Order: sequence, then C-alpha cells, then structure tokens
Amino acid sequence: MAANDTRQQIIDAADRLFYEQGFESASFADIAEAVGLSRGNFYYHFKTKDEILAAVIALRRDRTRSMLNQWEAEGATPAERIRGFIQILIRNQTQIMAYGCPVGTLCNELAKLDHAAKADAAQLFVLFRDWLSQQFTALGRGPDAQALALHVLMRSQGVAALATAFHDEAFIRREVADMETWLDAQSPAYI
Amino acid sequence: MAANDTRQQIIDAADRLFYEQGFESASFADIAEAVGLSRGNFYYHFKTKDEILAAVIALRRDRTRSMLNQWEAEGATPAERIRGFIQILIRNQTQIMAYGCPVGTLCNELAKLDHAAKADAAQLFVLFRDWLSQQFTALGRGPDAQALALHVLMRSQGVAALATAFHDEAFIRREVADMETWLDAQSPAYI
DNA sequence: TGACAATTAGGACAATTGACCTAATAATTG
DNA sequence: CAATTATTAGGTCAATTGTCCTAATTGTCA
Repeated sequence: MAANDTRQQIIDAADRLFYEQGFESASFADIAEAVGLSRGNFYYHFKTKDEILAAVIALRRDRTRSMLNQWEAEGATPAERIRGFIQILIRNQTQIMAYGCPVGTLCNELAKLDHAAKADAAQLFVLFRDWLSQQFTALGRGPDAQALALHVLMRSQGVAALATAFHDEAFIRREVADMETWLDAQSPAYI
Repeated sequence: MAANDTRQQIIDAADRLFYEQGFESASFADIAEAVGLSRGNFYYHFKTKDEILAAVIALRRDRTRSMLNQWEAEGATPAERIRGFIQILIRNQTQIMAYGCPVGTLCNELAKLDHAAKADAAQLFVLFRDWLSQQFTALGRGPDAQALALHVLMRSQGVAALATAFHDEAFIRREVADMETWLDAQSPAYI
C-alpha cells in the first residue's frame, strides 16, 4: 500500500477516535486496530503522538476551509450562509449529543493538558470566526462583525455542550430556531 | 490524622486536579503528591478511581446547592438572582480561561469515555437548570421557565468554551452584558 | 499501661502507555 | 533481471497506570 494511503488512513482513524474517545484516551493501539496495522509500524509514519495530533488538526483545518467555501458558494445571501453554519447543530446532532463539538472538546482537552498544540486547535475557531465575520460585514454590520461572529460561535458551543449533557433534541431545535430569529433581526433594516 | 480529614483532603485535591488536568490525566500519584500522602494509602480510603470521581461529583453537587442557596438569600429579586449566576463568568474568569467550566468540561470528558458516572455529572447541570427555572417562574414566566433556564445555561457554557480558546476578557464582559440586557427584556412587562 | 482498632507507608502486581529498533517483505527503478 | 528503496511486522524498552497486599505506626479506650 502506498505510504500516503496508509498515512491518510491513520489520520482519518485518529481524527475519528480523537473525537469519540478524546486525544489522551485514544491510544496508538486503538488507532492501529482501527486501520488494521501493527502497532510498531506507526513509527515509520509518525514519530510521536503529537505528530498525529498535528496532522489531525491540519486535516480538520482543511476540511473546515472547504466546508466554509461550500457554504460560501451555496448560500445566496450572507444570512443564508450564516444559517448554513447554524444548521450544523441539527445536521450533526447525533454525533454532537454523543461526543460534543469536535473543535470545542478538543480545545478544552488540550487546554487542560496544557498541550503545545492548544493554540493550533484554537485556530479552528478562528476559521469559523473570520468566515462568520465576513458574512456579517457583507450584511452591513462591519463595525460589529467580529463581535456578532463570536456571538454565533458562542451560542453553537453552548448548544453543543448542553446537547451532550441532556440529549434533548427539542432543546437543540428550539435554540437553533432562536438563533435564526436572532439572525433575522441582525439585518441593518431592523436596527 | 482522622480518616475523615484525610478523605476530605483527597477529595479536595482530586476536585482541583480533575478540573485543572481532567479526570483521566490526573493520576493517583498526582493526587497523593498534592495531599502529601503515599500512593498506596489510597486504597484504604478509596478502592477505585471511580469512587474518587463519585465523591468529587458529590462534593460539587453539595457546593452547588449551597451556592444556589446563597444566591437565593442574597438576591432581592428573581432577576438579581439570575444575574448572580451570570456573573460567575466574570468572578471565575481566570480559571475559566485556563480550564473551562468545571461542569461542562467534566460532562464532555465523561461522555467521550462513556463513563458510568456521566449521568451523575450531568445532574450538576440539572441543579442549575432547575434553580434558574424557579427564578424564571418567580419572574412570571412559568410556561417558558425551563426553556429560558436552558437558554441561560447554554449561553454560559458557550462563553466558557470560547473564553478557554480565545482568552479574550473583552469578549466575556461583552457577552455577560448582552446576557443581562437579554435578562432585563424577559420580564413580562416587556413582552 | 496494655490491648485493640484505625490509619499509614512502602512496595508489588499485571497491564498499558508512547517510543523505538531490527529484520523481513513489497515496491520501484536502473 | 538485480539493486535499491519504501513499507511493514513483530517485539523490546522504560515509565506509568490503577489495583492491591502487608507490615509498621498511630490513636483510642478499658
């Protein structure tokens, strides 16, 4: 098998297991078993666990960028694009109720571990923040754009956290609807 | 030393270390070192790590109850009491920026570990939810009380999550002020 | 004081961790 | 084809984990 294939399979499996079990709890053995490789073989592809983490964060960064680009292309208006973001909470609700938000929970774990990569993980939030900020600027809310972006991000994090604790689908739907109502009120015409 | 004293010291140290390092990352050795005891002595007080976790959750439950009672006594109006809750984000902002919310991060970690105690940890949220719900009922918002309580809880979780990632004090202050504005608008007179 | 229980220290235990090496195999290339 | 590189399997390593035992020490009370 080509090294790139194996490497990518390792990263994909690590990405999933880091999300489902947490970075520390997911071991080399777990990832190796998921890929179907021997444990020892890892050293050829990744010298340390931190290297795998860096690759997983890079993967999530790339995936986030392409997702944002897709929303950018699909949404006809800035408000529609922001709505695309908000709707993740419903599209991914099963996974979120089980494991929380992939970005938020990773940042929290790395913060507690005081891990060197915690700033890199936080950069995933920056991608969302800046993209949302662009949308609010396009909506004519330039001066408040970044604050509004963080507000949307804050709400989605809060919904994800409580969804994991309560497993309450009605709560998620209600809060998503509330966010959309709030969003409609953010057009300059309403202010 | 009396067994209860030692036991309480272990629980206090575990409470702090579980918060700062996470449940899995904090080891028996870490806790023993923090208390100044030998590792082996733990078995006398706690048979398993899960027993320590249960004791820590019970401690947090009791502490939460007395905190809620205090707010109940200090706040002259329901709105003031809710404000007391919201203000935690500012009072504890240093710790929150470093380690996140103690309840939210524990629930997330136990969810990923699929730990038997994850439901017990989620009960800490229930304490806050029910207390907030009482306040909103007293505010004359009986039918929506629980939804409003979850909304406040959601926001505080979101602020805590982003505070950990961004270390942005201005963001915290702005969102707290926004929550208070929102809260003022929740009195029946405004609806 | 002496007897007994409560508490502690120190270490052993098997299992697991991330890290690392070496030899065998597969793939590629001249 | 042969030669070389790329990739893998298997296993070792020290360190750490949670668990558990035993002997020593401390405190309590008759």
